[in-house]
Amino acid sequence: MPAKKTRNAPKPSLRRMPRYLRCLQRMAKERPEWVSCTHIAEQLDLDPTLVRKDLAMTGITGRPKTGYLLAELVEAIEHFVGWDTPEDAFLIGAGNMGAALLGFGGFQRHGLNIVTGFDIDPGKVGTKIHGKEILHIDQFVDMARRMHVEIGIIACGVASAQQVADTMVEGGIRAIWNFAPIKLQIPENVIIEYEDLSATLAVLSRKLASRRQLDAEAPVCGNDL
Amino acid sequence: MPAKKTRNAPKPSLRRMPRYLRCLQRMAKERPEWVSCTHIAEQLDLDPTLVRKDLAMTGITGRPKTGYLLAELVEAIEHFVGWDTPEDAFLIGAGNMGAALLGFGGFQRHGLNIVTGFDIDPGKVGTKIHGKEILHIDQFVDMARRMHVEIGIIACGVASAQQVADTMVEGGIRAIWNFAPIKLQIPENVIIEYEDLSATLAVLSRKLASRRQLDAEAPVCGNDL
DNA sequence: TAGATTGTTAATCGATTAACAATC
DNA sequence: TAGATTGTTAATCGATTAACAATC
Repeated sequence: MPAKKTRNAPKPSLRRMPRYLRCLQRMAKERPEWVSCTHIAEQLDLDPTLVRKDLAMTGITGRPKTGYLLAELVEAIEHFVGWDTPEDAFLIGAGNMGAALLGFGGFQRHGLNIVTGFDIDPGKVGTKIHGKEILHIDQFVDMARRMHVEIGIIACGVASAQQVADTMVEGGIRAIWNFAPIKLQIPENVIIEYEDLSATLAVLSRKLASRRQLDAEAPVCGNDL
Repeated sequence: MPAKKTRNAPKPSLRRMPRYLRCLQRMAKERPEWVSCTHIAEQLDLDPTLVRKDLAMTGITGRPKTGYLLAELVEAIEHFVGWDTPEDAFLIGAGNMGAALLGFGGFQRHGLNIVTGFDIDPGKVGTKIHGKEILHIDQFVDMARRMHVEIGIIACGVASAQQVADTMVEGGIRAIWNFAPIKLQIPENVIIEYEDLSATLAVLSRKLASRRQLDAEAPVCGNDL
């Protein structure tokens, strides 16, 4: 079979995939056989054409008038984002965020299985957090190599993040999910994605600030509930 | 003084502001008086013109050849995103993520002070998490109104998120930071920003999947370190 | 058949990058 | 002065939206 040319999908499209998936899984409870992207778009408040294009990237084809076969669509999206084959991951940094990630069961449904946490704090090493063992960072490289773990999650502080990243690269990690708010230097064959909570907070607080400014300028004229 | 027309900055620009701030604060340790956006751009791997435009939004003006006064720049950005005046926030849902957010001290530096957590679980209500009291949700509306808290953080599960959002709106919350991966119905005068971890995960795992596909097609020819 | 929906091509929109004059 | 840098205008790029033919 000829290899599909489904490479480098736009990032915004990729980021919407989980939303489609959740929407479809909720719909699935009512057991409809077919779904239209018009319907999906309504639920998620998106443009139908946008949804259609996104779905097309997964390689699925629909049927005019009826839409897409729901089960098939779910499968197509899951395969597209690589969530159909469960994947092991190691996490470094068992602080607040690290513990939350270790305990969050939902990643299982996203093909991600955080197997073990690593830390340097003697108070944490050897304990279990949410049922997951916490090992010393010194064991990381060896274990990652032996178990062929390819996904690493950085949940430590800014100060040690670069060093942790280096350790991950040394251990053969190929994709890093970085929660430390700092730009990391890594070889170009390693994939990295940043999760920056403060970015969202900046958007939120700026919006609130300018909303207030507007309110102050234009005096209130009616319906505060 | 005439009101600045600094309204509705593009979201990508807003999301970069915290990065500028962190970069500048790190630079500040070496105590340079002036910084150029060329230098900032280098550090963050961005286009200098992009940085210049972003900074211009904050209302600051630089000086050719020298750049910007570092202290002034930090202040301008902090003011722009509304992080110069500390703001109280309430959090609902003291599970894994909620606890992590309650414990994360870093928000203080971002003008956010999560005062109290709320939950419905009798096992949590009345306890403290990271020094923050956990109250019953029934107290939310009353307390939010009395304390004039305007920022709410949703850290509960998908199942109760809409109800929690309704409670927040009733309590007079004006800006919601939502960690539950579901589209919420709220009045248009309430600001909402979504934090969707699975979106980033989708990007990461898709990239990894297609990287692997490439590797499989093109046989390895050299330097695996 | 009529109508809803897909798939695709064209137009629009917004953000990033390039070009360049002004300036310290 | 020469050179680095700002501020601004124009060009490019990428993503979203609109238009429309094909189809079940």
